[in-house]
Amino acid sequence: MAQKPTPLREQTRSVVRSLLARTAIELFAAKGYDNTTLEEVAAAAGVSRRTLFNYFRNKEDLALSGLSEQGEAIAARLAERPVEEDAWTSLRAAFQVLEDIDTTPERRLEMITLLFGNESLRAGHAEKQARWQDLFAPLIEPRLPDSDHRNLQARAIAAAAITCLQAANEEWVRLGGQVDLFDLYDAAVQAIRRPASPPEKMT
Amino acid sequence: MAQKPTPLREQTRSVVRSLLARTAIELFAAKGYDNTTLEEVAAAAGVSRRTLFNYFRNKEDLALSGLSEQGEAIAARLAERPVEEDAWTSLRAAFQVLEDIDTTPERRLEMITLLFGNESLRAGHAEKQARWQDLFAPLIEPRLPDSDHRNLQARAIAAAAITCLQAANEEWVRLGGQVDLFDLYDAAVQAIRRPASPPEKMT
DNA sequence: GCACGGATATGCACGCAGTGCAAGTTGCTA
DNA sequence: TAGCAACTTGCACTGCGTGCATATCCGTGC
Repeated sequence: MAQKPTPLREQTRSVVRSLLARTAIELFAAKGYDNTTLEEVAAAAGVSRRTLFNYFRNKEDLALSGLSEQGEAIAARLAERPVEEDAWTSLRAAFQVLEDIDTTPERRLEMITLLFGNESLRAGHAEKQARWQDLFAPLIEPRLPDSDHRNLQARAIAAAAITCLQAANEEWVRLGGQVDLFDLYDAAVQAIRRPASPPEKMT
Repeated sequence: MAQKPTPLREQTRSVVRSLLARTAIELFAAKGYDNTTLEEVAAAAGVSRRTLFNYFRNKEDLALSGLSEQGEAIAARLAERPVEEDAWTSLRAAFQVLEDIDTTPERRLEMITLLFGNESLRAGHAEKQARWQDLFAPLIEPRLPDSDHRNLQARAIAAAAITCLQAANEEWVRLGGQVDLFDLYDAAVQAIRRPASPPEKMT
């Protein structure tokens, strides 16, 4: 059909893709990221090493592919919020899509543990989340009052919110996942938005 | 000799180190990060490839070593600020150490261009700057009023400030370096700290 | 049913990053 | 002058990532 060039192939592809990612993550979690070769991942998934590169750009992507999808999901939710709504409110609401997406808490914990255990993974993670602001900023900008550098402002707000999410996440892990993530998120947001402690301004 | 284990050797080492970094960065800027092999860098600096690894952990470090030093310099300045001072004020003041450190604006621009041109460098950059919060947070925490999650709050503030610096930096590059960086920084901070906006405000 | 085009899987060879090891080399110290 | 300790370098090896060539599979048009 003209409308659906190859719906079946595409479907297969995405199934295989997530299968590969899952096998990889399990192996990484079990043996450690650095101690796991792509050869092993390929073998465990029943494909050739070369084929992995047909689905993922590199080893890192194999571990972090989920992040891009999360970003898109959040952006989609953000786009649904009314424009009159305050940016921070919209962002918080959008972030909550994570609770729908993320599988079990244990899998989430496994993923984060994996992430924090390796420097280049942490870096890739930081970058991918930082790039979320490219998705969010255009959706936030219309919510801001006219002024100079409105674009910069939108990006700053997006970035700051993401940063709060990250901080909350780190703390959440540190506490072993026993607390509600969004309680921590709220605490973080409040901390940065609370007016300066009483005294004066500077020059 | 007890007091100064080997002051001369140490001195030499740091000189060589910065020489290597400089040669590398120039080559990276000229030919592109990915198109430059460590072999070439080593040759240009007159050492062996193996020796590079005596000074830097990996190729990325060769390009980003400056960032760690910046972080430490900022932290040092931050530690000097009075504890009664508002955290945001202290942070802004500490950031200004960058103006003393950073060499010429053109070199700064070269560096940033290099940075934005390569994904893994961007990632490394993001991670290294994100880790600044580990340095800053302990210095910020004493400035906060007692409450729950004070540690989280300190990290959130540090991270948010860093984020504003990054956003300002990106905008600064986008504008070709024609504006004062800290004007942009202030705009970013103001944007995230401004109380939620009722949709329409006065001008 | 059959041949074709496009997408996919796989193998092979190669370049390059990064590491361990072992053998020189240099400069400081006793 | 002997010797130690840090530094340099070469060599070999693992593993990631890529280009290329081949084989296979699927859907389409004849």
